[in-house]
Amino acid sequence: MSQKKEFFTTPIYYVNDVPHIGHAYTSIAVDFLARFSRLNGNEVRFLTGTDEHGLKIQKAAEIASISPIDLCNKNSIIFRELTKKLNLSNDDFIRTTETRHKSGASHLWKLLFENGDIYLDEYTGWYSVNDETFYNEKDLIKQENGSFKTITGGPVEWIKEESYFFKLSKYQERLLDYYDKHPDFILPETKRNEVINFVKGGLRDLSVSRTSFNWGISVPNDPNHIMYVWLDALTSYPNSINFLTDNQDEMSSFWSNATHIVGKDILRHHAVYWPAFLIAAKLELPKRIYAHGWWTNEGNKISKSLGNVIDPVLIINEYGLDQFRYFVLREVPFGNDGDFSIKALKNRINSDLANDLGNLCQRSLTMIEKSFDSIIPSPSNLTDDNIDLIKNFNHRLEHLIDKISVQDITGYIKNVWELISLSNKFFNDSKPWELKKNNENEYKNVLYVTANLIKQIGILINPIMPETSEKILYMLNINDINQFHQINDIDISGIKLNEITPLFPRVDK
RNA sequence: CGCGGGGUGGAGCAGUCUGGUAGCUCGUCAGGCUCAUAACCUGAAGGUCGUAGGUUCAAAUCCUACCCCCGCAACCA
Repeated sequence: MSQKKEFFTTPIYYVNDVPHIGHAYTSIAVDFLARFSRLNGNEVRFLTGTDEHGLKIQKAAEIASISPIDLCNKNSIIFRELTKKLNLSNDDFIRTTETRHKSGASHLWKLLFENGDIYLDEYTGWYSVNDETFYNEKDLIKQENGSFKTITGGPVEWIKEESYFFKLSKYQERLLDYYDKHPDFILPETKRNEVINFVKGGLRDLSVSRTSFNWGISVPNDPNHIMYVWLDALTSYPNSINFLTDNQDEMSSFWSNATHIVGKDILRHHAVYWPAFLIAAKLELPKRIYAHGWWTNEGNKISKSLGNVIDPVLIINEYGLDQFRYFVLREVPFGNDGDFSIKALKNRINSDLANDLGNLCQRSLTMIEKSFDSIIPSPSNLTDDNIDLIKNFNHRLEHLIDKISVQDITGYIKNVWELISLSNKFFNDSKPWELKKNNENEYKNVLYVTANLIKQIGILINPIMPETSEKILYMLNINDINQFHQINDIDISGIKLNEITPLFPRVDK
């Protein structure tokens, strides 16, 4: 196994939100990647955290009559609890209000400033006092007298605000060149094309500071300004591994192999602004930006105003964590949009988990329990086909590694379910219930081979459903598996099984 | 003429780049089996691949026009 360092990140979640399925989805996907990478023998760091600055927080705190930091403390904990609820294996949880983060963000600002890529100017544009929002002219409605109003009818005024700007336009060609030379930098491919088209359309310099509120990180040497939230937030990734500093350490080397998983809504910030900042600062870029899709709820767009936000905690409490993890990773090809429905969830639980996986374990392992006092029988005179069936694991694993090298999580799961299906078929076609009566030797072989396949399945599903994985390996009485390849070394013949319990109860339709 | 994604058997999708017998999962129906969580295995029915033209020996796949659905439209995470 090639031991390498890999760094995986979820976006840092804005604490003004309550956790919804989108947060859970991204986190579960990144947890999958991190767990897979560890099992593959790599040294892994997995980061998540909370984004805590900005006008929204400041205002929310004012309304609640508490200080912004108190509000952040309170809400950040909710996201931290979610990591436990989802059984995430994150190594770090960063908050943008932490000192280590602020100093890293300031460090990047200074690099950009010293390189001459940040300059002071005025931001001008249409501003709605009612909405406290800037508008583009094309988003406004022109009235008969020539003035503009917002869609909601509110007045807008042409305002000027002093602001620092980042010379984003200067990096247009360099970005395109980078995308060209690193075709895997942005995935999936359709998203990559969108980004390239966007950049080709021309980039304007980016306003990267504000003076109209103060809940944020002060601009170095100009305390009247605070940093644009994205410039602030994005640095949380390298800050977690002490990369944005003059005193890098061992951990900082994780940066060369960083994978950012993001929702498609924030792809632009990660695939355009972020690499531009890093190029300007003459720093190394992350290896991969992968954008996944959005969920709808029973076919409808999810929005707060519709009141159909999905609380992952409620789903997990009702249907189980691993069931939920499996569903979100399996139901929709990673990268695509998808629909969340209770019907589909129940379907997956019953057919994929209970019928295919759960029943496979139950039907075969209970046979070992009843016929051999729970001792996995030793094989004798195994056919070549049977040996191949077991040994195919290595080949399969290689294939799976390829899939995950491009974050094809759904492809991984489908492949593992092919193995489950194959195992059910093998068991079925071998008819051990008949062999039991007339061919003790072959009977033992079939149970031995099946148990071996279950052993493989048990480890392969670990990134998807860590608890179920442990449960299966516990039933097989296998301990201390940290890496995929170790599974080959374990001879299970003669092992005494622990108690067999159903993995997934069927749910009512 | 704003940009992008999509329209494939009852449902959800793959296949379209690199034309050549239309595939998967679920559902339905029939059969097998009875070890098992009424699960498992096998087979069948069901699609003129949004519409209309065109290119080609051959098009879901390439070209043109049109219709419909869904996102996004930049400093709001």
